[in-house]
Amino acid sequence: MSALHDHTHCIADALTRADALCAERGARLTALRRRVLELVWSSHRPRGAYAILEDLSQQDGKAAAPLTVYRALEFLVEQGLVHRIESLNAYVGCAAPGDVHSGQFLVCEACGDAAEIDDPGVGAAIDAAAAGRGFRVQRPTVEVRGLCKSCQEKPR
Amino acid sequence: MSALHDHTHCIADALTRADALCAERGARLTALRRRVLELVWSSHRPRGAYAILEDLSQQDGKAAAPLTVYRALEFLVEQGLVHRIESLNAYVGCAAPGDVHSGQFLVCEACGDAAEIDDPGVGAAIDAAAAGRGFRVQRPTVEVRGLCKSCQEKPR
DNA sequence: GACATGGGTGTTACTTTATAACACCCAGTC
DNA sequence: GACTGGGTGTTATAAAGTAACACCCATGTC
Repeated sequence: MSALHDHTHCIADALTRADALCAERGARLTALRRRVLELVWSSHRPRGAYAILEDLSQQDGKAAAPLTVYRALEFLVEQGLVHRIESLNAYVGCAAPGDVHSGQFLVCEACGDAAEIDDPGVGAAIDAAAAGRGFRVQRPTVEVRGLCKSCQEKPR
Repeated sequence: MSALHDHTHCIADALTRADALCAERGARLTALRRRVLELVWSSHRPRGAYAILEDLSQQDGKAAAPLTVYRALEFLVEQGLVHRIESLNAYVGCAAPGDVHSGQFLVCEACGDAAEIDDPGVGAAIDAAAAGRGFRVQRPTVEVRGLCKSCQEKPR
């Protein structure tokens, strides 16, 4: 994800889509959950639960407990609004909530951005590899570490 | 991994290959590191660092500190003798040390076994997807949750 | 309007996973 | 024998995640 983009638009867009999706499903996107979603979306970098907790405490003035954040994150993950990046113990906003997710990420070691992709080739290759071994896929996780385009181009 | 196989052979084989590889590379597979490797290989299920720590304490009688185990694991991972399963915060013996690793795992939700695969199709698909986005791959992580063949066949 | 219900939140305490800082030991080398 | 560097031990601490239980509040029902 380029550093040069109107990120306020990303946030607003994510919240709007979340509102619509939850309304459609009858899921309760409460004030707290919405706020946590907003904080997750504060960048395209995966954020840890405790970082979000700190934001909540500092920006909103209320000292929340870890569980508060974890419960909100659990809801958001269930609704497909947020993904958990296993290799970072962190959470990032979903780029395409509502669509089918396979959860593939390109995580840049330099800038920390996690770009979500949904590459049909990767999904198909995993399905084929699993099928060949009689394995029934439930939840594939693909997290590729490396360097994003803009970080490669930057002089270090 | 079928529950029915001669696992003592797996362990012995893993240790033999580790000895050979480390000798070849001039890496020091000390008694402690070798013991930790053996404990990682005690099954095909990924084991947490603290589980290994407990084994060390209970089976060997010496109360080791967490760092002792983490340092040994770090070495073993660097040498490619052990893989870390990110989504489980756990470690599992590498099925093919010495060969190129892409780190792909089929993790069974029922029995907990993590079968390492090195599917060229999956690797190629990831490379292609990354290349198409200008992303330079350093370390791909693929961890597929699901049900292994033998657990599907078992009546639950 | 009173009441029951259930999901969401708050609070406290705790567990699990991982690392930092520093001292010591031992093998190999000059 | 002294030097050197990697490996290990020790203590303390940080980071990530969960359990148990009480309370609150919106909703539906009578």
